Amino acid sequence: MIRYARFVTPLGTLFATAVGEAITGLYFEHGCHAPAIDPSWKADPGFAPLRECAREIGEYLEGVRRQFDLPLAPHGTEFQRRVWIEIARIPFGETLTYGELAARAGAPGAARAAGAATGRNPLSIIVPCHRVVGSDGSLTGYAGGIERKTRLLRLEGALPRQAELIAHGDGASAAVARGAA
Amino acid sequence: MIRYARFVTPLGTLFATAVGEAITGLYFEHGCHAPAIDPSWKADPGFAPLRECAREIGEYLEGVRRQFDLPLAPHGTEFQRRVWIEIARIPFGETLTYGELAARAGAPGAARAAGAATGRNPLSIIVPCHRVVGSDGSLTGYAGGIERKTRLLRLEGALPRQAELIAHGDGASAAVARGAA
DNA sequence: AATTCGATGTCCGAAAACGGCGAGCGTCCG
DNA sequence: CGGACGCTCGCCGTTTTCGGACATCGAATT
Repeated sequence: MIRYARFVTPLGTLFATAVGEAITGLYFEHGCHAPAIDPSWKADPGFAPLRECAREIGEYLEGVRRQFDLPLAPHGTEFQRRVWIEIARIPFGETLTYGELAARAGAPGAARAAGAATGRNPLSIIVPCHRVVGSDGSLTGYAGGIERKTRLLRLEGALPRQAELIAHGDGASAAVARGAA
Repeated sequence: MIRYARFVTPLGTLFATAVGEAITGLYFEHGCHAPAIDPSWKADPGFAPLRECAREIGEYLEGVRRQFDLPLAPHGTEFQRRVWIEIARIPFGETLTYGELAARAGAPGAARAAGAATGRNPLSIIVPCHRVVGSDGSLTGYAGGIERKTRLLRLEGALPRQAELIAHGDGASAAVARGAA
């Protein structure tokens, strides 16, 4: 049986799913690969793991928390899980390229596949896929929209100042990001 | 959680699976579409529904029982379930053609599809798919092997004498069966 | 009388398409 | 000359699509 809870944040509405005691998903509502909330799921905002999840996310967005302590059980292929594990190892405030991520996951050369796997990450924010960027520093994509990726990286102080200012400009952000690196 | 039990019969080894209180499968071991016994299943021969199932099958094979009284929960597509339900309605000792079966299941003309669905019947013997035969009376196929189909029909007195004798001959059985009908 | 053909639902394997990439060139401009 | 762009092409796991094969049968052709 799947339980879920929705909660509103400065970044938009999120919802988390749980199976047993573990969190299986955390999505931006209407996000790119986010599933629709299914009628067979049970809304249970009071369920301890879901409440704890909401609390930690809240603290993170307030800048008070830098890592999470939650029981997780994401569902995916073997390769995807390896990629997600490596993403989870990226420290707060740092970034990694898709190519390097692929190599760490044991598949050097599979940068593109790593990108696809990153996009399917079911645990937004908790598994910090926003810390993965292109080899030239560009923010290629994000399930919740590039703008949210920008804001999360800014929150972590991982964006050079100029990139912040121009991020939503005419596409010059990549160049600026590299220039400032 | 899936429980199962194996039991030996004059027809060979069978195994049954149960989810909750209901029987979900009854297979000839190593049969055609039979799943392999999975390590995650729990052997539980003492579990009441499984024991009851073994008992009724035993009685049936001894010729003492003509129908079953078990809680069933087979898993399949909508079409498959409709087909299985119609199969279950065929009385002891009678047979039905694939074409007529398809019509009864609400899909006239889908004789071939009905055959495929029959082959996927997870509840051997209980859902008496051995009572389904070709339009010319031939015993086309059976998950547990044609020979077992023959023996089940013989047990039910549904086979003409000659067919019995020649059933395993050179392929002339179909003609004989028709001739005797 | 023997053969061909079409209709039908499901499963399975193969093949193609599809991405949150990245490196290599060629071009174009200071 | 040197650097910034833009384009193309190879890379690779996953997803989707597609084509057969089946526990058939009746009608229409040879």
